[in-house]
Amino acid sequence: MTRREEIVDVAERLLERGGPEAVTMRRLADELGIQAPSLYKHVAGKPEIEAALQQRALQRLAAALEAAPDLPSLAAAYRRWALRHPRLYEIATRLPLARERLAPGVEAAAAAPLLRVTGGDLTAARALWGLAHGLVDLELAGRFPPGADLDAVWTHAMAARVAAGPGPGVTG
Amino acid sequence: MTRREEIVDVAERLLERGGPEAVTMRRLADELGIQAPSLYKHVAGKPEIEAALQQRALQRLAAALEAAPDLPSLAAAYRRWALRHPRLYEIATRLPLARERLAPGVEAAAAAPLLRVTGGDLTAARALWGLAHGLVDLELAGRFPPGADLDAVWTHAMAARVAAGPGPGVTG
DNA sequence: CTCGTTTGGCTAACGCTGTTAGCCAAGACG
DNA sequence: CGTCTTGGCTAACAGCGTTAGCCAAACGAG
Repeated sequence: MTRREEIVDVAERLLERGGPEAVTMRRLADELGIQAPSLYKHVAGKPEIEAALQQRALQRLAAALEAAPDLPSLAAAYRRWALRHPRLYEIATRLPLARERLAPGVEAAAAAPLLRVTGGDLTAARALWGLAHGLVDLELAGRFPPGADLDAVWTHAMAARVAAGPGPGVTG
Repeated sequence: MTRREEIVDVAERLLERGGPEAVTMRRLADELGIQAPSLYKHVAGKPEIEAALQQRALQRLAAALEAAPDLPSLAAAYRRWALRHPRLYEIATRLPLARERLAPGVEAAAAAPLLRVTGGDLTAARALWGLAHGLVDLELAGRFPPGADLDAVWTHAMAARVAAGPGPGVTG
């Protein structure tokens, strides 16, 4: 394991434990038993670490969605993963996507499960993504009133999507 | 106009011009011709300023949605406002809602237009909100590939919602 | 074996952040 | 007239990301 990977590992631990503001260069260095400036021998700066975390989060999310056979179970898997890894989910979706730092194929791999349940319809997949992301994002931000029945909301929302079926762009 | 209102006004200007990281206590003070510590004579701290901005953003958003007669025009108004005021939208939805600092009625006023177009169905209104917010949030974060036809996505998504109709919770 | 280069640490420092403590002048008021 | 409140001020602190510059150990070539 390279020192760089080690750094990203520690960053992920710090992120999951203490949220984004717990990931500081000095704390990172502390955990590794070195001084903060030494991190720059392995990493260009904090944005690079964040991009690495973002890529890792996308891969984890994609893996969690891979096995879902249909739309309802995909929706459930999406929500479950996000609620279990709220910080990773946040960094995966809130940060502007650093496409130039992303390993090729990562974005596509994350999109694949969504595309699969919409039968390859890009437009429908994006709408579905927006729906799932919006519900999760609002829930994580504590925006729904306490006591709101979010299970019912998800059921309702996904029923609507099933009723709509694939959009006009489907070919296969 | 109290000094406090003046501070929030300046904060809003700074936010819209330079994004969240442009809103610093020292810049705020500079714009007002005073020193940063003097701000604390009028305001408890930065979180209070952010909460005030959040409240203001919610009120603006609510006002922008008020006139929409039906679901499609509501969706269009929602997206239009968010794209025109991305920083305000961000602070309105990304920050955990500081309910204890919020003037009573603000949250309800923001929710009202959504509830109206779902015929009072809370579950449907929340699903609709999740959908609209998710699409806007992903678009603002630059998460859709460049060139994605987002108009089509919105049309598709809203058609699905119309097809679903009001959920089981509607009474009047 | 030895010399030069690269690797990966270090300390000191800069400019920025939010925030606190403490001082002081002007205005309000009994 | 004296006292209290209001709203400024300066100095300072801890923490942030980051840069510059130094240095010892490891490595590779002749």
